[in-house]
Amino acid sequence: MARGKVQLKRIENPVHRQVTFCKRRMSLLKKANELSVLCDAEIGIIIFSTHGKLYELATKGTMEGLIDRYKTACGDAHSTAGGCDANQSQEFKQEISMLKKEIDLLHKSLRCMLGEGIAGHMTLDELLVLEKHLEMWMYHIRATKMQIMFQEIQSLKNKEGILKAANVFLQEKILEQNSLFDVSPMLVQQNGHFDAGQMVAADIPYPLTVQYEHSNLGGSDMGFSY
Amino acid sequence: MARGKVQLKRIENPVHRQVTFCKRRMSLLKKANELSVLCDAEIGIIIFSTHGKLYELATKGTMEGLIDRYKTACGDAHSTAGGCDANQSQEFKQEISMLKKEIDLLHKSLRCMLGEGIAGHMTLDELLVLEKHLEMWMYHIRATKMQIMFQEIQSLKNKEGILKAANVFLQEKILEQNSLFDVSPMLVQQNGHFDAGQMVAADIPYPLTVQYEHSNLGGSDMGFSY
DNA sequence: ATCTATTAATAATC
DNA sequence: TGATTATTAATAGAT
Repeated sequence: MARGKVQLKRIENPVHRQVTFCKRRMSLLKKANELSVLCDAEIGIIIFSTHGKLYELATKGTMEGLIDRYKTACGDAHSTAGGCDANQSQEFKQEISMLKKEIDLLHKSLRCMLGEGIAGHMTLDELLVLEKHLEMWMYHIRATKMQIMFQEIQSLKNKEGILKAANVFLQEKILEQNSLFDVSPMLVQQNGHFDAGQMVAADIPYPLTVQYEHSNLGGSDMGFSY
Repeated sequence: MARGKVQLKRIENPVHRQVTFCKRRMSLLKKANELSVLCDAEIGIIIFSTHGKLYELATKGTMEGLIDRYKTACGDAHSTAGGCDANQSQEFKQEISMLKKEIDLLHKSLRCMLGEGIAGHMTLDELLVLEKHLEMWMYHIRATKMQIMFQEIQSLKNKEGILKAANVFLQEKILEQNSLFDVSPMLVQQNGHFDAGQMVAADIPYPLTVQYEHSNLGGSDMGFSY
């Protein structure tokens, strides 16, 4: 880097080597720290000198923690702070066993779903668990369904109120016109509702078209099979 | 370093941060390698990016070995006293992680199978269809469960019949022997059942051990929650 | 350690 | 991504 390019090979002169080691080591740690800060990275550096002296750096926490994280991330064996006691070991095995059973159940469930005879090769235990799962799932689905329907009902009630008010207003308007111009009140239909088809433009305080509120309704025919 | 001094603080612009991370990371590893070669040092670097991606470098051997050496140098006691060592512990954790991932995947698959998406983002129509599917599935499961249980009941009844017949036969045999040899009939217990423990070999037309028929029973405690 | 002539790294830019 | 370039940072060798 300076006063001549340096060859990438071991420096044989022990003094030079020691000096360079000291300088470059500090630079390396500095660089690592910069990288960690600038780029929000967690960095750990372990350096053993020729003579076995240890230098280390760990940004964001301890070297212990970093090594643990490394172990986890690389999925490699060997743990840091020792293993676990017999109790934990047993718990681990139990959990693994449970998880495997669940996976087996799910595999079977999927196979069932995919057409292979339903429940054909499942044990009674598995069937019971699966049934429980389905019940919970069904519960959630029904709850969601009910929520959507209540929303829809509320929305429809609102619309109904608006339309009724509009009708009342329009009927009054027509009666008023009839009395003013002595026109027979034939626009009002027998069912008592206003027929907009024959309406002339007027200053109506209610919107004739009701905006549909956003809902989860997917064009359903609202089969209330709950 | 170039085009302006850089502030030693986290780069907020994600693009800049990523670019800088990439460049500086490579430089750092290069520097570490140079230091290792020039000064004959053993160096290990572990880098976790913001997003958790792992980058590593280990000169002179593996990261494993380096970490071991580090542990030793640190004077960290390897606590392997428990039921499993660190190695096993890590493997357990890894396996559990894998299994959980698989379960998650299977759950997602199942959800897709039964109607695309979680109930939260489904329309009422979709929910109704899904509910129907679940009901049918549940029906099949319950039917299968019942079938299995009826089989089991039938099997138990058969065994009961066989055992009762055997008992009757054996009692007769004993009475017969008693009358022949004038032995008091003490072998027949008060509850009226035969005690095989005191039986001598004889030509019995019924098997004393009943072969369990093949069934779908999975060691269940037969909780009849139908 | 400190200094300085050089080389290496790299931020900004395309 | 991958180059280019103007700057700054690192550093080998000398003191």
